[in-house]
Amino acid sequence: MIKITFPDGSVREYNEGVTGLQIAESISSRLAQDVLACGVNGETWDLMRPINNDASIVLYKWEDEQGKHAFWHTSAHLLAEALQELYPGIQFGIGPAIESGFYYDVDPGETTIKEGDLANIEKKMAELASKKEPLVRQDIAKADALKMFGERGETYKCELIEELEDGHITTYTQGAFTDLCRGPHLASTAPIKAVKLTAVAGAYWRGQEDRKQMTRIYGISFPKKKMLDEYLVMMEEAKKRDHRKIGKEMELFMFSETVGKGLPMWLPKGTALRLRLEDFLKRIQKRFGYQQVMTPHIGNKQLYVTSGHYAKYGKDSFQPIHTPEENEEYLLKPMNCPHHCEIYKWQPRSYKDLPLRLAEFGTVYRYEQSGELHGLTRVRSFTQDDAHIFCRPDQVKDEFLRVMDIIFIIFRALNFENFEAQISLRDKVNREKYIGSEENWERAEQAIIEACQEKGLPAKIEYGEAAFYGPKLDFMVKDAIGRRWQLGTIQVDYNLPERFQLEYMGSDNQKHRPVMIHRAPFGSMERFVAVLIEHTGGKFPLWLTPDQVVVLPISEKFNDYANEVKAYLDSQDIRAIVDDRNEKIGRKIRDNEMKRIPYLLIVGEKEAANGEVSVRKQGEGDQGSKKIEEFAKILNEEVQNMINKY
RNA sequence: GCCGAAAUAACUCAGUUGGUAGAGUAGCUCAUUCGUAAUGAGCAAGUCGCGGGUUCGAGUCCCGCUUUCGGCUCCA
Repeated sequence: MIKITFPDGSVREYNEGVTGLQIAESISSRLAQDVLACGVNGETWDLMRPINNDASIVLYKWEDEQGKHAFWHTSAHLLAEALQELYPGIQFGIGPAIESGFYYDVDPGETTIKEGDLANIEKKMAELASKKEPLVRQDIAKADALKMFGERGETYKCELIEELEDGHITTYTQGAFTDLCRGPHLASTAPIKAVKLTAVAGAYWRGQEDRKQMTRIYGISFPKKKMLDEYLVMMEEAKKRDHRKIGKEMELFMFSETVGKGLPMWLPKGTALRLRLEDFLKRIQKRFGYQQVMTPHIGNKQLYVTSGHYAKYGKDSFQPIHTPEENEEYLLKPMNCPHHCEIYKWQPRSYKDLPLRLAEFGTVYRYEQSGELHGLTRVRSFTQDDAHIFCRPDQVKDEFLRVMDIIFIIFRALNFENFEAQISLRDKVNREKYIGSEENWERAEQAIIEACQEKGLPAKIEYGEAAFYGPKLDFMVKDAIGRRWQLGTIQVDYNLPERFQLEYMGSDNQKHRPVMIHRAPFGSMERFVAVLIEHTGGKFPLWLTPDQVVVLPISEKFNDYANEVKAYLDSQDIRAIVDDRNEKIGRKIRDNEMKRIPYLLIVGEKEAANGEVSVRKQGEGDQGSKKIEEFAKILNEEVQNMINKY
């Protein structure tokens, strides 16, 4: 008998060789049906793998990440099995589960697999899944594995096997398909009830550009048909919220082939929205002791040689601009920090001057590979809501707390209720590559961890993710339909102060080196607006939205009164437009609801006579009539409450 | 940059085996003057992304380029 410990601490005895599935059965038949994989002493195992020693066990269901992982991993094998039948001679690369679904990299040889073929492959997968084939795990000696896959001509698999340690190699077989795999997997393909292959794309073998490009087939699968349907609805919803589509519809920004790819241009409504965001942040930053600065869009090449960026990124950047006579070289600025360092050096600094907080909405230019460009989220010119804080090492924690306050204010004002953070620290072992003293690193890393604790911010610590020049804290928000986006960042830097020889005079009358903190709560204006569009579906908060109110005259007879209403709202700093088209009121309501305008004011004979407006709120219908002054007052109070939430 | 797909009116999209470009929406004109999610009629609108080629004839077939999309890779 062996002792099995459950997550709640209870212990039960089982026969040696008991499987996860049998343990689940011993608890309830319902559980046995739902369980997908199990955790044995912290390692995820197949349900059918015998447990021979005392162990702690966790049973994973669909709701658990490990359960989904096994489910999708097995789905990848099912995909491979289908492909093997449909495309004899096809070669397999790797086929893992990913965050949302799975893929398999294959080399179909002479034939190509196109998007149009996916439906057929899905059908084959469903057919194979209905056979409820068990997945059989088998240990295999390295030599045998090489022989077996070699005979099948699986060159990719053989390459993988070569790198594995003998004695730790396993295969999984379902039906006629055997794959090199570490597992874990479902007990059988039976639970896979719904499969959708979502995309086919090229991917380099092992992610290396000089290796062969394989065909990657992406898919997702579910234990219930209904869950797939819900997933597809969600994808539709995501499509509707696509910032590129809404940006066009709402006339926020545009691209021009003639201006150049990846170079967004802000249209009047988008610019107004962005400026409101910038003003909002400027006001908060002023309160937190920041000073705005402005710097040029180019800088002498020497500036970036000093900063070290030229050596590291020079070749992969926009190339230098040459002056015609002196033949000097200038670079479009890829970041604002070197300019700000020069501002710091403009005069001698005392410890009493610190922290010095220099803020700039600085537009930067980075050469992104053309295939990487995407709407406003990946562009070649963008504006960072940048600031650099120059402070003493003992001020790092306090400055982190203050930046976090700013970020929380922004998230609250823009209705990002779910967010989390990631702390990136040094690698635990390998520490040569980091610049800066052990003492300073230790201090800064502790400062970040403590700052998160003090703010009650859930933060995941990642070792080895820090840049060579300092640890950082990144913020991730969850949008209205559950997608995660990386936004603001706070980053400690020991490198630039060193390279630029920044100094301050301490109270001890000695020169010291300040610590530099980079921070951008929005990240970039472009990316932030994109995320905000996808989060709100274009229904921006009232204080931010381009048009707050549209006045709808019942007929052309009331256009004059509608314009009077607009003029009054203008005088109250409310952004209003008039829809004076010769259309019926129902039509005007429909069109303006679809334009996502928060308030529709309907005016006809009754309103004109009484100085009133009939208020209709976007998505909520008729709200009754009010005096125009009263409406303006209520709306402005609503706006004030939104931006003064903190 | 690489693999794959796409580009037709301002927008969304049809366009058969190659035979003189079509719809809906938006726009303009006219009629209607209307009370809470689409009034009707008419008009105008396209170098079919750009450049070559094949052909009697190319939106359609071939080649090159540009941009966009889905991935890969990278991200100070």
